[in-house]
Amino acid sequence: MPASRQRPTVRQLEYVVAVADHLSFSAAADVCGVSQPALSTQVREVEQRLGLSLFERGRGGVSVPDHAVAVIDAARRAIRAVDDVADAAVDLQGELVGPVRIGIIPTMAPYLLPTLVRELRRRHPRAEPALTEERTDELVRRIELGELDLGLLAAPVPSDSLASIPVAIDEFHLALGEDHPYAGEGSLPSGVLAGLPVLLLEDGHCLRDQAMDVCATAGASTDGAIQGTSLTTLCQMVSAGGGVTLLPASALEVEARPGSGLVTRSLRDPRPSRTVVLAWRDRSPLAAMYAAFGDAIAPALQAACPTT
Amino acid sequence: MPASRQRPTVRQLEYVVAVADHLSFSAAADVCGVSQPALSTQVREVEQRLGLSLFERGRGGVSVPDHAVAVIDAARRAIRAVDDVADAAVDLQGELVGPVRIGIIPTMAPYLLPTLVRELRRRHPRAEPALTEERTDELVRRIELGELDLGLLAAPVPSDSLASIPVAIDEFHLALGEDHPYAGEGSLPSGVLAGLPVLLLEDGHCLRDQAMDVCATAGASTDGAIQGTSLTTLCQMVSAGGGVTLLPASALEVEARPGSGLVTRSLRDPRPSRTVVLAWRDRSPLAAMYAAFGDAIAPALQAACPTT
DNA sequence: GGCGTCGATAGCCTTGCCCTATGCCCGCAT
DNA sequence: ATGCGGGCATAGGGCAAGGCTATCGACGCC
Repeated sequence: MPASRQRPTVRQLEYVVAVADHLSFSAAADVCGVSQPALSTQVREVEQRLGLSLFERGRGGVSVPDHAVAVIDAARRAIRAVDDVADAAVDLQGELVGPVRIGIIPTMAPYLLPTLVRELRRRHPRAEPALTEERTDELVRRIELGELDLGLLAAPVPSDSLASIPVAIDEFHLALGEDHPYAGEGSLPSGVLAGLPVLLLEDGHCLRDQAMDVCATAGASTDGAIQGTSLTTLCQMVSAGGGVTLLPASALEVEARPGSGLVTRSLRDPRPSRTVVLAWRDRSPLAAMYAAFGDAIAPALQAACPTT
Repeated sequence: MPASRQRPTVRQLEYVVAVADHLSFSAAADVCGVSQPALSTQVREVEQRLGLSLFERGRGGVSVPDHAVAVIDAARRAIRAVDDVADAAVDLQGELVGPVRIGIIPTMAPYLLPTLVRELRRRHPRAEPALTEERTDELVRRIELGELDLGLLAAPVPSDSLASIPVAIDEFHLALGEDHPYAGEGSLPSGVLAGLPVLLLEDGHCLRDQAMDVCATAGASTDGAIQGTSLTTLCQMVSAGGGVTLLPASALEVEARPGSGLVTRSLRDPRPSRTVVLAWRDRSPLAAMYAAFGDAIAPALQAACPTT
């Protein structure tokens, strides 16, 4: 009885990848939207068809044996290849259709997302945006894996399998409590940072690193700087008199509106900024369409990042 | 009601590719081993899910509109990617398991196939060889597409997406009717070809081109040479006194055995030959295993190509 | 030592897929 | 012109793959 090879189902491959990602059958089943027994059965089925065991079930949960990683990677590629078929189909509609999964870094999401979604709806009415907030590293990883279609983040993009185009320059302003000595009008030289207690985001945010760069350039030390978990939190700490912070221009309207207790002043010499980019998997069948979309929305996004 | 994107089935993709290949629903259904209505339904289903029509049904049969070729190519890639999962699994078994689809060019098949299959069975007892006889171009195309796993053919391999290793040197001998003036023992200088009516295979066989090269080098003309459809036919024509031909050493035992009415003499100055290579898709997960296999069987295949 | 968690197994059922039969439209030939 | 045949679409019934609930066995933890 020859064990003629059988092709695994795409769904089965998804199950396998989900288990590998979560190292748990129950969690994987949950993510896949099926019951745990259904997933267990299918995974077992795949293992049988492939003639080897993909997971070690045992004490301390599930683990992936070394020899299985190649198979699981192949499964990821296969799933993406199948999805690419649908993308190739969408491509020649001339517009984006169906789910468009967009990831945005947390320091842009609240401020640029409305513009982004408005532009998407306007230019691609049949697209169905699905939004996620992730930090740069996770965002890039998920785009590479094909779990996300587009990313809005700050240059540089730490990946060589992603394509991207700049869509806006987002200048950093200095945010001060309204009773701070520097509160006032007009711009300040960046050098003033050297003498100020700058509040930073917690580690992992790219804005934190950019702010630290700005401080270093200005000759300011960031040792022992207090950390916040979001720009909103930072702003509240600033308005409570806890120091100053750097705020991207895109956030000004939301975070430093009149009555917020915050005053912002632009900086000069140098004038610090971050570059907002739209990114996608460069091998995606929709790469050209994403590029055109990025190109088209750049003015709107730049308008959301007021320049002085 | 948002038309949330749905993933096509691998089987559905196969149907689509089959229709594109045969430009006929009935023929495609036949190849896929299902009824025509079943295939029609599934193809329609795919078109619906992708939101576009992949084929023009109409007068004069089925045609593929320009815009659909990208999608169909993506489908081919997807199918191959899924198959690669199974191959990746086989790879780490340490041996070939399940179907191994091998293509051999017609001028090697009858003579080298037995050795090849014997070696495959010996080294990979759980492999299930499936053999096809194709000329070089078609062979290469089908390996590239993933329709074949291995190819046995003559160097050079006209593709840069295929890997290959030489497994034997197969010398060309001169085959003569046993009453031919040159019939005898020992070797002849290649130059004698210049004065002989050399029978060639019909166009499309690589051996024909190689033989013509040999003749050209020897200063012989091949204009108006008579053509045969197989080496066996050529040999029968030769033994009937219709001329001479070039015969690879691997074919000697079968075609020029005593009683065949054929005499063969080796050639020198130069000593013409073809290089037998084993080839595979270089991106295949099993590439390393194929290379090892080729390496391992080279001695046995060389033994099947007796050298003088 | 009982309990909670996690994966495997059992039994039932839904549904996706395939088959046969048939209809429709075309080109072609009588 | 009309009947015939090839080719794809449609209809309806059947089977089996795959899903769900319920339950069990193993293990770790309080």
